Amino acid sequence: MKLTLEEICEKLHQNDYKITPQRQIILKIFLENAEQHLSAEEVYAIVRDINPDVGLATVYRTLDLLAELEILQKVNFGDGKSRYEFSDLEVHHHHHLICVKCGKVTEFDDDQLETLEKNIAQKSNFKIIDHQLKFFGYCSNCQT
Amino acid sequence: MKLTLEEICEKLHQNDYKITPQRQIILKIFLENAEQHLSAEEVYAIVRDINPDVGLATVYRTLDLLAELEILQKVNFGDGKSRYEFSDLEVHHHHHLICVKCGKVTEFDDDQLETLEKNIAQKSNFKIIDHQLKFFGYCSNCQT
DNA sequence: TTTCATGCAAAGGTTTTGCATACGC
DNA sequence: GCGTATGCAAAACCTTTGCATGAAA
Repeated sequence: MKLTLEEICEKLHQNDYKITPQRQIILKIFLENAEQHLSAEEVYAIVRDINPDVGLATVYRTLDLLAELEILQKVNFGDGKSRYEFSDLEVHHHHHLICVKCGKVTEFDDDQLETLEKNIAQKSNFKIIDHQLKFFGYCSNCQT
Repeated sequence: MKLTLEEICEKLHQNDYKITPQRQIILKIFLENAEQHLSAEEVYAIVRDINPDVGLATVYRTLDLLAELEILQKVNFGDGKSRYEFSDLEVHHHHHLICVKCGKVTEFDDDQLETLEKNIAQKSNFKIIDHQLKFFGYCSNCQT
């Protein structure tokens, strides 16, 4: 299920954060690019097309805030910058295929990790709250 | 199975890289700290205890080289710096439990991902060469 | 009106690079 | 001796922070 802009604003409200135009712009960007993994700089570029007065620091602060509230999820694909994606709570079991040649990132869903997760929690006395699974390899275009 | 210093030097040799004292020092550090996930800065600190004349850039270049040759593996735990660990080829199925409170990283082994990996390769036409699995949660000390 | 958010510029931290020198082979 | 590796310092990045101003509630 996808959260709407209204529901997210509600969540901000509940946590005593203000609904500023800047925050709304950034939220809309993620709502409209749900399948992407945007970096701060990329978000900044899109933001500036909408309102050139927004500062980069605000983008960083907003991304931090949204990740804190678990609206976005911070991910790292090893390209030196953090990336953010919509944290679709129901599709928690969504992972990444990263092409080591062209860098393309595609996604796949799977819930097979459930049992593994329970196993580990039991064996190691670790209380697991999240997981990340990444596969590295060659995408269909780069296999030649 | 663990690679020995000799076997690694052999691999360097095969790829026309020179065996320098700096490279040997760094290799020894990883051989003697196989269970750790050292950052460049941490490696640098240990290197300087052995030979204070080694430069930080050399550490970075050597880590890059060793990762390129798949002797080390570059990993990222979200603390802003890259970390490196010995890439134990036979224990490819070794993953990380990261405590979100104290930051402690522990490891576990598992090969259940095999079948999942095959599944994905088939479904998505992706040729998988590696994977990374991370679990985030609370370690036994931080569960109170 | 009060408090939090923003913009700007500066600083911080990690990693990379240019270049002259030194060293492995 | 040839060509790569190194050390140093500077630069290149990405990200965070201080502070005065501006705007949300």
